[in-house]
Amino acid sequence: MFRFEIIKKVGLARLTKLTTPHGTVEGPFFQFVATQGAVRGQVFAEDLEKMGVQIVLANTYHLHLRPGEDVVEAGGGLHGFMQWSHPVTTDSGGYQVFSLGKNVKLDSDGVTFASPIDGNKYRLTPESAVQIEAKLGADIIMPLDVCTPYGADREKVAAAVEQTSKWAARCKAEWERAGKDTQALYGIVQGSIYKDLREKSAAALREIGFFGYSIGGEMRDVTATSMDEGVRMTTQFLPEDAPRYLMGAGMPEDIVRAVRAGVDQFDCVLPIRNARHGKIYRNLNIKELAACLQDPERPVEADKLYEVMDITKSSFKDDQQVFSPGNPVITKDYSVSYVHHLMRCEAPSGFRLVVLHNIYFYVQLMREIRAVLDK
RNA sequence: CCAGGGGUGGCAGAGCGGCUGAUGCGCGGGUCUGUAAAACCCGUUUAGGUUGGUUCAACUCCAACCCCCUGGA
Repeated sequence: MFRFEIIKKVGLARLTKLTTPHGTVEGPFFQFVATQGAVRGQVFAEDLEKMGVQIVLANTYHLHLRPGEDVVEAGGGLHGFMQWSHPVTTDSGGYQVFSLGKNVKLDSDGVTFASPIDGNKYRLTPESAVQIEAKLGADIIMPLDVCTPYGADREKVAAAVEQTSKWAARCKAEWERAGKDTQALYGIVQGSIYKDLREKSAAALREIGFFGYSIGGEMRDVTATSMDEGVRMTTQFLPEDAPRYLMGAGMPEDIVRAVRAGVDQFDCVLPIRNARHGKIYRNLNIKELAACLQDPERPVEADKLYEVMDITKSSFKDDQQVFSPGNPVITKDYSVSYVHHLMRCEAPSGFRLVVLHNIYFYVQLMREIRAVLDK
């Protein structure tokens, strides 16, 4: 039910096509984050569909806490629950082990969380994570892993790699037991900035065998040297014919750098969070984008590639003024007013429109990247 | 015109006879990368209707005036 094809290669970059039970995804692609089954900011599945979003990412840990995988399953799995007929990925909760920090206890068998919602204890093991993910019913599922914080010393990273490898094997075994050919399981490479540990981690995962491979770790680890280099540190040890997923990478310049280093798949909360926090992306420079993709040596400079505009809450006092088609602030390029028109929505409320704007910017960014690679 | 209530930063709104007069909003700046985030951090420069009086000391007490709100004629 799954197939991964490389349509074309441009240097290390790949134009790809991923077939899933819920349709195909053209890569390189970006997964918008819908942690609890919805993109924050009053964005509906219908909005995503209209804008050409191909795939979204939900979170096992969060859905397990609320509303619970049984509820989601009863609602027809994530696809039914979200009213979304296209592909979905679920992250395992591995990242929460890292980001929830002090509320988490890690042992060799799994992790125990104190829920930030009510303080109740929840336990996640490699097996239970996969079981929950089976019920959630996403197309692509991630194994439970151990993500290290930025600057972690070698010893800690080595331990995380070790743990991640063991858990990966257990996830794979559980996935086989479930016998679900409607879900593709990935492996997650850890190792931070230590090349030999990345190699070791990748080798262990290849040994187990996964449909796709992710580059995990805190983003600042990956960018510690440079994005291109940081990504290649891992991709060089990954199989050619499997999807490569850089987890959590999201600045447009990061995406461009990673694509030309051979990454096919991304996700990030940034476009959506930044929209809610008043940062809008616009004026994508397609010529610069093409130049960067065609010349891997060319430095990718954010301010040459696109523009970031700040929007304060006061801008929303008079939506008419900010979002009127005549306002030069938003009519250039992939404008809010364009999205407004696209969505045919009446009075925009709060940050919804800004979120839609940024989503659309990313949709266009990925489309342009594919278009350049296809040329 | 009569009776009662009130005038505090850009706005809303506490408290107090002396110490940096809260707090919220707004505004400005910053942070954000597999979402504990429509969040968080920093800043916002001579803010007490007016004029007098009491007092060592008044935004706080008193008087007059100006203005606003409510009720009445």
